[in-house]
Amino acid sequence: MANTIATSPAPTVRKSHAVRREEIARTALKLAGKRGVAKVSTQAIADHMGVSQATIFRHFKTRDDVFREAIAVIRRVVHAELGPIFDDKSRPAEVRLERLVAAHLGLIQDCRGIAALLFSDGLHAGDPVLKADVRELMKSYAGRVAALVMEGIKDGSVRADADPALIGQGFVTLIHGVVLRWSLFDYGFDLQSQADGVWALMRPALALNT
Amino acid sequence: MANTIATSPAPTVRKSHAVRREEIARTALKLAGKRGVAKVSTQAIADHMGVSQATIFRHFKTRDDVFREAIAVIRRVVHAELGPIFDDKSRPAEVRLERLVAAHLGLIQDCRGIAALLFSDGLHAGDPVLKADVRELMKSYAGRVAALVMEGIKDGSVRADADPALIGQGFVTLIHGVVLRWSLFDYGFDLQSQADGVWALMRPALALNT
DNA sequence: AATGTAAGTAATTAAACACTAACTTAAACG
DNA sequence: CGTTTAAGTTAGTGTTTAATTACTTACATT
Repeated sequence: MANTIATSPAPTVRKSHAVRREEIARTALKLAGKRGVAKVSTQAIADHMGVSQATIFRHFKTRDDVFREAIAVIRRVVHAELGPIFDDKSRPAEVRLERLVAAHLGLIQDCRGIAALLFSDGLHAGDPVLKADVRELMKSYAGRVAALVMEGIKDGSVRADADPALIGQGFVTLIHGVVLRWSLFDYGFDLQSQADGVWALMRPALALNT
Repeated sequence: MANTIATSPAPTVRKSHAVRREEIARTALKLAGKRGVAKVSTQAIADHMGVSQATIFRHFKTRDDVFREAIAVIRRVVHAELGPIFDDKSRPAEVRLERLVAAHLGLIQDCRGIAALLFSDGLHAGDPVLKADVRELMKSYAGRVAALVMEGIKDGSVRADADPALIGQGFVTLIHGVVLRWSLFDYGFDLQSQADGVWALMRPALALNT
């Protein structure tokens, strides 16, 4: 949370390029979660940070650039939060998969900007670089899930005839579908609690019995 | 500039209100599939129809109204195309469900505007009426799938402990997730052919054995 | 303490856009 | 054939917005 409480009258505290960039990207993401990407003007970002609109362009070449940085921020957060679950060798793969569903949904629930970005014209019909970045993120994520399924086959917690690539993709697909419904229903239900339903659909495709 | 390539001396054929409304909505949907909802200006719609921009406002009160009509068009198309599959009593419910996946994906593949609308700021953060309309459509659709699952339990093609409501919702969720990937990958793969993958994930949740 | 670098600002611009008013004319109907 | 209705047009208005320019000033380095 970047300085919601205004910092004194207006002491004109100067911050470094790197710090401001991240601050701007995070503010843009936060606002996107409230009003949608399209309504996040450079003026609105500036207002919420207590700086002038021109300052945004001191740190980013274009408005699109701001959202590219936002994707980079998301990538870092996803890696930091979900990475440990992927790599927790102390649990069987199937258990890690189940935990991953809940953790992933929880993460998106705490950052509505992710959902807003995912369902925006700016992503789907705007800057192609942004789109390629998101594709890359999705592919690498699905790949990690597939690797986890493969581990599960080896450790015996997942049936041997499961298709890792298909399940990796299905995992991401299902979660994005749930997030779409969550956004369409105005964030009106607890997203993380949908993990049970998602798992009820995933498990039969993995389970040895029952 | 309307009419860059002047079409004759401009015959000025007049059409009825109802016809024009549908024509405008369909043009908006088509353009949305190419450039995204946000970039579909009333001017762009007019240009593609060979009429003046003001004509749009003769038939619709606001721009948002155009997209509301577009949703109505989609609803009608979905009902006409998918309805017969729902109601085909000659086949067991499980078979109808499988066919539904392919038909649903095929329909969206033929109208990219549906995908564009589904992943637009205009829907998620814009006109609340539009959002409510889409919610209603989704809910009614998931309900019909749930009813079909119930039929399946009765006719013995679906396991008795399946949760109809959950599967109805999961069905829609999974399809929307696949469509999101399709849009993110620039419509770069055959959408309908993804039906197999979706069904591979759905079937274990329904199947009696295997 | 002087100085160069870069963070910050105010003011402006040019384009795009939804929407309106006032006028014109095609065509349906008696 | 004449009248009415409504589809269509031209020419705007006001607003919003990304981006630029020319200027100012905080602050790290020496």
